[in-house]
Amino acid sequence: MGVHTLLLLAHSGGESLTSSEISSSTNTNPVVVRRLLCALGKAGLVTTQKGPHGGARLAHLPTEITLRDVYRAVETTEPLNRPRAIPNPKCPVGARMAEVLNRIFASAHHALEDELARTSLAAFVQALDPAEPERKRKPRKLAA
Amino acid sequence: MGVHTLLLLAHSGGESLTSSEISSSTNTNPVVVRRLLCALGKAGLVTTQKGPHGGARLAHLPTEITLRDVYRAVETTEPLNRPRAIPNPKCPVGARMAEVLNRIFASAHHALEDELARTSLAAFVQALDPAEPERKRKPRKLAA
DNA sequence: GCATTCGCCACAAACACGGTTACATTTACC
DNA sequence: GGTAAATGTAACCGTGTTTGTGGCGAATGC
Repeated sequence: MGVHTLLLLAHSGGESLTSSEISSSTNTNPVVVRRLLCALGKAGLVTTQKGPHGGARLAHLPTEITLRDVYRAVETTEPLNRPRAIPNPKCPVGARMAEVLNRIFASAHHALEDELARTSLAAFVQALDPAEPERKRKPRKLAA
Repeated sequence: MGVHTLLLLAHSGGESLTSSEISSSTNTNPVVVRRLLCALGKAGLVTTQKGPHGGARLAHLPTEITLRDVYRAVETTEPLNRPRAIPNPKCPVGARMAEVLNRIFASAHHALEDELARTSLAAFVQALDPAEPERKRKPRKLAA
């Protein structure tokens, strides 16, 4: 949903969109969108403006925002689940497992993020609209 | 926890372990371990035996089981969360986003799995016990 | 036959997440 | 300055997932 939101902003060509407009496209609730925009704003990806004619817009060019940035901004939990219970310290495996697991999980997480970093918002928008690749940054009316 | 369980089995050098023994090391409930062993068994990673002196043991050598196998066996949800609500079909972004997102998420997921595949159970056990690397397949008494 | 162990079921508790309502705050416009 | 529009945030609920727990049947070795 965070990706969808930022794609809408990238697709709007610099026009700002309100949470209601976004929520009608993502088929969800304006408050949910605002929560999301708040997280994206804290990560420095969007700027928001209160009041009439307010809304959100991208803080950077679509070429400068990657899916890794979106992932880091919105994801709260890790992709690999660690054991919640701490193992029995008398177990020779469990006692030292956490440290090794941390290193391996960090590598895997890094690989995931690197792959996400290969796609920018601009490239994503272009992939959405292959028929008109050069119009990807032009202002455009949104349905709803 | 799946990793911990298989590490215990790999560390036991072919001896079979009961769900109670494993649960006392992972500090959880025997039923939870049995649920886990059932999933690992369906994935062909372990074999289980009922009755006295039963339990679970590895179905392959520790060198032949990677963390990717464990991940695929135990993980039920995808690492990247897709939007649960289907977007408004009138939205030009949302209408085509799912397909592109699928491709990107599949690549990222693949990168994660490839990284996990680089570590086998045998390598993990060796990393746990750097002082005696050649004893990693010998039978060994477990605490608990 | 009996003790042991897995496999499976049902249920409760904890937790996360999205949806919803409500309200305070800011801001443009008249 | 007042009003409408829009964000920011808190509170609450329903849903779904996961773990913990007990119980019971089935298989199995002694």
